[in-house]
Amino acid sequence: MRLSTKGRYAVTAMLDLALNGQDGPVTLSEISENQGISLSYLEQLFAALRARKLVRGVRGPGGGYYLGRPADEISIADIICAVDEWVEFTRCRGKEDCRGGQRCLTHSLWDDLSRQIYEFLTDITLADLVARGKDKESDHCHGKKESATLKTRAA
Amino acid sequence: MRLSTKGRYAVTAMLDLALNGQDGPVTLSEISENQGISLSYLEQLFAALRARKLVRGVRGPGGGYYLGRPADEISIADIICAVDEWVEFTRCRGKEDCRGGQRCLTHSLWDDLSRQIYEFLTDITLADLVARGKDKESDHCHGKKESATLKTRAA
DNA sequence: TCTATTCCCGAGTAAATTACTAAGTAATAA
DNA sequence: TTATTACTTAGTAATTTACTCGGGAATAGA
Repeated sequence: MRLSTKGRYAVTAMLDLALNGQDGPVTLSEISENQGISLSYLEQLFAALRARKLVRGVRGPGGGYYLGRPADEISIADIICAVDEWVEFTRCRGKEDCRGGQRCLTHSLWDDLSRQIYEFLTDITLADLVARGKDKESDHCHGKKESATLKTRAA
Repeated sequence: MRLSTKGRYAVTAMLDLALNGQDGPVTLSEISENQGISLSYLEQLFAALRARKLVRGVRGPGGGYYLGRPADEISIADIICAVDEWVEFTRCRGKEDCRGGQRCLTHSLWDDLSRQIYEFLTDITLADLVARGKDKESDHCHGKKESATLKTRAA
């Protein structure tokens, strides 16, 4: 797993899309202005998102982007993996250099942990975040930032 | 939150330390050889880890590194934050540019998510991973990689 | 058909980060 | 005293980040 500022931009942009894409497509210019991300960089990010079918573009005037599928079917992990390119951490699975040494054990522990993080982020969808946003719409960013925790883990 | 390959190196190295540091300190040379990380890079990483008191160095022959505190008091988040430098994602909390626009709402949603990830990684300690390693010590990396999931979340 | 708007595409790039080499100094066990 | 280890600083090639620039392709509306 990999979680960089690039992934942050992508998640933020997708969140913007989920929030504003209810009636008609959202243009990259709008997202650029809303989120303070350069247009060209957004184009790069959306090229990757489009390749994974996470968004769908509509050309021409009045065009823009839609989510590629319902917000409750797009996980944070989907978004991050689309732009950040899931790096294969260790390639020593069952290789010969694991005998004796701690190396392979450590690596496989890392793999386990990495998978855990991935699964954690798979359980959180854009719809979850949007729902959470609905709650705090009233306090306009100034209220106490306290409420219930995100209900993200499948019980 | 930020999770890069640098953080991966740090976690891997700390894991190595937790596994091998039972009897006497572990040298960076050993970790370097075990994990395939260059010595100088380890020195950089351990400088950061030492600054956060996550490790304690002992100089001279027979020296090396100890964990700075018990393995069950060192979380993955501790390690990653030490080397990766928790970046303050958005600095628009309660600023004026949040009125009207979606911007601040999106940012605060990202903040919530980021905090969730952080808390998730705070719940996983080195001791958890070591315990997991004990389980699979017998199959030497060749057995089926299946068993119980990490017990990471406080019930 | 023309034009404005939008997505789409690729090349180039400054700045930062990554992962490393090199070349030391400081403490300490033998 | 010497070998071993931690510690420190400087430099650097490769990569990534986030961006600019300059186009092209589709399409709604005039």
